[in-house]
Amino acid sequence: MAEERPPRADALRNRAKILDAAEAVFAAQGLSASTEDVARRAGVGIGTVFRHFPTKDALIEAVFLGRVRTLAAKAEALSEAEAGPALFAFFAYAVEQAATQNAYADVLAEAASAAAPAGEGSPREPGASPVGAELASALEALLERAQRAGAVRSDIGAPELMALLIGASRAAERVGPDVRNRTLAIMFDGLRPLR
Amino acid sequence: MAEERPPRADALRNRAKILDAAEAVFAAQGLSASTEDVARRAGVGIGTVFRHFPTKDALIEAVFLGRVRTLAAKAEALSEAEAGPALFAFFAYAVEQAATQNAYADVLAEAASAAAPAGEGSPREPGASPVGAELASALEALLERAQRAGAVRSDIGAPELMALLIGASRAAERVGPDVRNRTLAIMFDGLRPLR
DNA sequence: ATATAATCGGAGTCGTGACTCCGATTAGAA
DNA sequence: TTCTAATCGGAGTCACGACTCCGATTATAT
Repeated sequence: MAEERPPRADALRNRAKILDAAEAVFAAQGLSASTEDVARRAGVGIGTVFRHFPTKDALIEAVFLGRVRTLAAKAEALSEAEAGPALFAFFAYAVEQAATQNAYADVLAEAASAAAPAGEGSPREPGASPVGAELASALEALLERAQRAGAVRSDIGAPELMALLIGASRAAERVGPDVRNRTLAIMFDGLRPLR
Repeated sequence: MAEERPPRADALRNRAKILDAAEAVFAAQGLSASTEDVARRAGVGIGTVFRHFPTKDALIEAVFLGRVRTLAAKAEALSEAEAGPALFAFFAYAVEQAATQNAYADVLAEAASAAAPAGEGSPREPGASPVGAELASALEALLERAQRAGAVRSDIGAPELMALLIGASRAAERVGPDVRNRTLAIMFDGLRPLR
């Protein structure tokens, strides 16, 4: 059918530059940052940005995908460690990210509602957003291991953990590190098995 | 000095209509809803909206003030009940509101950063936003009572509780009632004294 | 009932930001 | 080197939303 041509070298380079720039800009200014800012930061014209990503949403989604992949990789890496600490470390890491980078919490929230198999909320087009699925499954694996090791109470599931994670991330956005850590500690205590 | 005239009756009526409409519209569509939507819903012209509230932000703040007052009143009312349950009930109520009404969580977040005495984040003009202060003090009172009654661990302060509340509210926005309640339960367990 | 000062309404202004279009540029094949 | 198709850049278009302006309307004092 259609012949697939390999993309030109400069096109690939620009795509990468745009993605990096977008990540930086969104982190600094939030998702309402303008596409022009992204283009400027990437050192390309706006036209180029829209050539690579037909829509601002597409660009955002691409950035999100990268972030979630990073998170999932982190979870993967931690799966070698001891079960309980692994989960908590991942949790803390994710929240730390959210505290540092603006709009990172949005990534999580978006990923979550994308991953949710069934929700009463906003309907989702079928086939949209594979973004959250891998993160969800990574989280689920961590949780299960931690529960089997007796480090986390057994009466909760991945959705609750996800909600907690999102909440913590959002809460971390406007709070100092000390309060953030104490808040995390409270959540962790709540997650431990009841005695 | 300047003679103060009592406002006209219709002006007061319109102001109230606008406030009600704004609350409904923001609850339904979030804070990005347009001022025209508010005007239409209130059954007045845009000009009228801007006469009463010189800025969209001013309108938002006015709506927020009402909401926070309601919350504070709820806290007040609960202060008659037993200390521990009172705090938890308030917490659950606030989160419930956030889950139902869009952008209610923003109210809390805004109120919180307004109330925070010192933050490294965005600087605040002095004298701005008395909105959060009363809520903060109400919350603080509830917390202190609950701690004295031994229902809540004593090593946390109002900032942590506030962060938790905001997080829970934000997390509740896109989640079903069952997950929400289980998540709340986890937080409550974390808040109880360590055994 | 009349005067008058305040309020109302909504068409119009202004700024912003997503997205398009096309001539200039350039990577890569021959 | 030369040719060609793909990419680049950014000025221009378009939609939207906050906010202004002023003639029409109306509450209230006399």
